[in-house]
Amino acid sequence: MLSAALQAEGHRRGPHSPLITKLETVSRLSEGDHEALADLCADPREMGARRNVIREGERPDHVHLVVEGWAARYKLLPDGARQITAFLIPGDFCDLHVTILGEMDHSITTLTRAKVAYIPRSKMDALTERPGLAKAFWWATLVDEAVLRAWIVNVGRRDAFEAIGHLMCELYVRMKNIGLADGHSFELPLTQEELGDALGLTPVHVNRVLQRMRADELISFKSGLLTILDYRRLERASGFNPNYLHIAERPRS
Amino acid sequence: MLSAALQAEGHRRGPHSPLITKLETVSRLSEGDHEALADLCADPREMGARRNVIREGERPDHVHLVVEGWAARYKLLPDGARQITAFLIPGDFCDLHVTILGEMDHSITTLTRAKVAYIPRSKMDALTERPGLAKAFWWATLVDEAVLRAWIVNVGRRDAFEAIGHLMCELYVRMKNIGLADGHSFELPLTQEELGDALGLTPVHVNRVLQRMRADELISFKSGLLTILDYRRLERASGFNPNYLHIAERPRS
DNA sequence: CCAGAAACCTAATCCATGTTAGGCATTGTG
DNA sequence: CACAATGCCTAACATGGATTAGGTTTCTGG
Repeated sequence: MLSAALQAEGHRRGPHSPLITKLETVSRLSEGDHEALADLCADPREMGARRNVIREGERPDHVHLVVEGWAARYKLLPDGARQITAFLIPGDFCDLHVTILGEMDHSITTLTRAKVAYIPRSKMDALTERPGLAKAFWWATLVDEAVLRAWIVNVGRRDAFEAIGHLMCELYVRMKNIGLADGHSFELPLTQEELGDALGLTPVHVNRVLQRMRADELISFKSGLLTILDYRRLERASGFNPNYLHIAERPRS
Repeated sequence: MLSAALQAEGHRRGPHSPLITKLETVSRLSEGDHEALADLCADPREMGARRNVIREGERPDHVHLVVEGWAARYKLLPDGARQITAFLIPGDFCDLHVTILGEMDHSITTLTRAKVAYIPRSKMDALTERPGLAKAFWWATLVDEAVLRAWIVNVGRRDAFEAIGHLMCELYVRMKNIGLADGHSFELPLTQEELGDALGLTPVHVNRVLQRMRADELISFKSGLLTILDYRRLERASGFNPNYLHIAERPRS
């Protein structure tokens, strides 16, 4: 039997990196665009788990791109509480165009061991000269924004069960889209505390809800591997509608 | 004594429309840029309060811009609950570059009587040809994103008192920035229900918190006019840091 | 200027989630 | 191989905010 990683490889839409696969959901890119993007991911920096990629208040002169592994955006409150505002998976830019804003207003940390590309501003500017990529970057930014809005709904108006289910559905669709889901399983390297920090819950309560989801036979979640046992039911139970991810093709279930 | 509106006029940074005033916080714009922007706001559509500007699922071929009055982005849940994800004040685009995404994944409604400009896509494309405006639009989009992140923190990790205080501070700074605050007063035409829908609270609880804020002599809030009686204290009590709005000059207090 | 609607305010009760305080299992490491 | 660290799990109890159900005040349109 093939390893999970190799199986996932076999399910990819194309032979490309997550970044290219993702950006091609907008519109077909040219050969030159492909080369330019592949070049970006060429020499990433390897980082350990839970390392700062960049911190609030810094003024980076380069852009970060997650090539492999998971990272998270977060803000710290005066009392030390943490709110995660985004999970970054391969192909996600950490801070596209921060240079326009100047100073980071939040921090980014790796969650797992990861490969992160450091892209100088000049290179980004060159990429943006290409109309296909300029449009693709706009698309990626607008989708990030849409994800933030869905996140607000999750935290503001859904109860813990729905919110966790909704987040799982979203991450499943995103992972599937870049070829990193195998059937209804994918690597979800999040602790219960990290899930809580994302959804404004305590780890204790996250645990309660996960137990219930297991008892309901909705999911199996063990040592970083999530399997959604009944995707339709989870989708319904959490009010998930993937339209905000703006991926044309919905994943089959 | 001058009317509130006229006084506010006197406090403006420049003689310009909110949109121009706002975009000039990034970088100085050219004469031509000014004219192009002024042209945008020239012939807005007048709308009543609580009218849909655009609804989830629609595929607009033009962009909307709030010229006067307030609007809000929101999503409805299956059970009818509403989550507001943004307040739009004069100078805010409702859906910059939706045309890239195709379909709206949320709805927008006016909150007050309002003037909304309808800008055809072709006109937007022409504007984006101007490097100064292209950069300004990127800036506006990135700030919108930063506001969404702050909103998540508000809903996820702050209690009701802090969250309401934080929102008031943010709206104050934004209104001040476009010349629509008079001292520490500004028009905040939101019902307690709308505040609740923004922060994931019930109107009952919003009311309790407002009463407490009044008792603490932090604010006065009556018939749509909010006065922050002690800005520093409100800022501290709610953990507000305006850095995420990326406005160079902090408002004096 | 009147009537109905909308918004505001309040009180009593309830519950989803937080808090505290552990014990247990797994994993990485010298 | 052991032991420290981390993450997982559970239980008892506490609470912020929801729910329900009004009454009151303030708009608004005719």
